[in-house]
Amino acid sequence: MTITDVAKAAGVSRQTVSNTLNSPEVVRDETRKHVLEVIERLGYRANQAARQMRTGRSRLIAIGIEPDGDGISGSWADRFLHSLSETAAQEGYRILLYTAADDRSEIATYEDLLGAYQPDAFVLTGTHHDDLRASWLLERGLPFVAFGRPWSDLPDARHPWVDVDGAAGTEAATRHLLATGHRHIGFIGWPPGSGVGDDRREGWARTLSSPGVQRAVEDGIAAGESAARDLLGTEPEVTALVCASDSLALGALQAREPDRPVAVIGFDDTPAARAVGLTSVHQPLGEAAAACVELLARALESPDAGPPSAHVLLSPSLTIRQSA
Amino acid sequence: MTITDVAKAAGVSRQTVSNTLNSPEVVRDETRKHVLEVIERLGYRANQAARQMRTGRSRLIAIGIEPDGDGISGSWADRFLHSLSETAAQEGYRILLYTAADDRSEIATYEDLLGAYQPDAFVLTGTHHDDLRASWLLERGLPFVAFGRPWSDLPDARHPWVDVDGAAGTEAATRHLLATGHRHIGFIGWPPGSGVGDDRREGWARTLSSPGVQRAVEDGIAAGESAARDLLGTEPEVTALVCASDSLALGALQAREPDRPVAVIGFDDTPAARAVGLTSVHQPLGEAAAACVELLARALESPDAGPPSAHVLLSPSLTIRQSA
DNA sequence: CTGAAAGCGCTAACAC
DNA sequence: GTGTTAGCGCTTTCAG
Repeated sequence: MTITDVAKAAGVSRQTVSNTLNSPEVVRDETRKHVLEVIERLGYRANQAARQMRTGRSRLIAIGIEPDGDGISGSWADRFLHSLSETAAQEGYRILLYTAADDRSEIATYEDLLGAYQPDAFVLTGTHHDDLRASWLLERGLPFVAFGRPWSDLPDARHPWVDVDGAAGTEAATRHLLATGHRHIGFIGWPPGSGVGDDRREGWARTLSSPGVQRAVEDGIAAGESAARDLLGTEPEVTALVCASDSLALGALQAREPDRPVAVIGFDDTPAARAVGLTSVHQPLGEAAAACVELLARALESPDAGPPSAHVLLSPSLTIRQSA
Repeated sequence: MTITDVAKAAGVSRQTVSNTLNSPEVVRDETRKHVLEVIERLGYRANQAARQMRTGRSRLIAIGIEPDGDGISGSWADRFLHSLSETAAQEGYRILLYTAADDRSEIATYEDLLGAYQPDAFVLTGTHHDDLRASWLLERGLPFVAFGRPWSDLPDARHPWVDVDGAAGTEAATRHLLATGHRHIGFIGWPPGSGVGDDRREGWARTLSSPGVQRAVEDGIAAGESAARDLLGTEPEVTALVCASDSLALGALQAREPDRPVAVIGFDDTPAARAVGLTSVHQPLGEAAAACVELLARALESPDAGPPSAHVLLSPSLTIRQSA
């Protein structure tokens, strides 16, 4: 079914139908209403390919999906994608998926995609220092939003982003522990240098009145366990641990001695945390995805606004369970 | 950049470029090679919208993404999507995402999508008895593949599907327990009626020489815990439990008494299982997704083959950890 | 094997 | 306000 069929059925010209859809204000109220009724009755949908050829806009938003690492900390994509897709649909966009192993291959995919499907915008996840993808897109003036702050102070890094305030999360965790009577609260995090990890450490550190003890290891349950065992062994006063991830926290849980209760708080509120009763910092992934779409939609509606660089920093919440 | 630019740069007509891409056999070897070089050098990509208008094919595969339930058993979408997207790209297809709360709204989304983006095929997940989606697509002759068997004996249900053999998984779990000396192996599953759940129960039941004891509850950690507590309390001989999901198994783990070791095996090999050392049946999601794409790609290349109904039943494996 | 013409469905300019 | 025209980039006839 084409726009011509609708025009015939409604007894108007093709343009009137097109106008009803694209410039409603230019059509008489009565006519518009009638046309919309016919469209509804016939179940007509404008052919996106034809529309795209004319307008150059695909109403497609592309997002990359990475293979998750240990599968524990990495399982946020599900919820994020669901919300992204839902919000996008409400705004009249659809989500196009692609995979990429690293920045370089992701950029190659951009070229592919832009040549073939011409997505209107990209959503970047897993931003990091010296992100090649962001600068590539920036250079070409392509609309995108990053889920994750640009962890760099380059003037380049001025683009819209949405992120969850990791420091606020560990601060909330630390405050909760202080409120429940803990006085010596340790931290298990990642080696310095990763924006996300440093941010989470900062929230813990700034909440304590005097410097606390900490360990830094690569992410993982086993690493978390040995780090916690080491820390608890060296520091007998420590009664609570804040961790940079649920993986680390799960390891810390296993490092506890039977006769020495230690409160543990993780980060990400993964299914695994729920499964074992681990208190954890919960990220509002649905809101984050919705914010990404909002930012993009706004930028795409008004391309004249120049390089948009709105930022959204969302606050995580603390999901309290048995572990703390 | 258009096909005309390539033609100019290569010193041939537009048609020769088009033929090189779409009917390579009709172009002289030498010419084709030259054209391909120019295409490569210029980084030309055929505009998909224009191509689609001519051919009616979008090279888009649509898949629905559901909000996962408790987030433990439901977190398979990640891995599946990644592999789906990757395999599809290799075959020249891209993945279009949509969300739907139930069958009816999913069908409404089909109509939307078909009118606007015209995906070439759909991937259905979470198949169930009396699946409205499958019959709707079948009626209209639209290509699709289901991840999950059609749990019905209707003659209608003849469409391609890919699935993991759940019964083989619980059978492997039960065999493993028998091999490690267990003689009284119970089962915690879901109420009869769900295809997936019945299938998993069947694998356990058929492996035992004499009928074993079982409980059936809705999915969830709490439900699994009370079901396991009840079963173990009533049946003092039971030393091992096979569960229909990791959620149930996690509950079962918590139901154990300190002085009575009970082996527990879950299903899905979720991150949570890894986190707590739960032995679990692992589904080959990557292979499953790849098989879905293969089936669709084959059906789409040869539309004359009538209603294709190839089936792929993959065998799960057992990931053995401390719990059994 | 290569070149010319038509048209997929739509929307942005124009005339009416 | 409404109807007519052109053309987005491509592939598929059909002549050469």
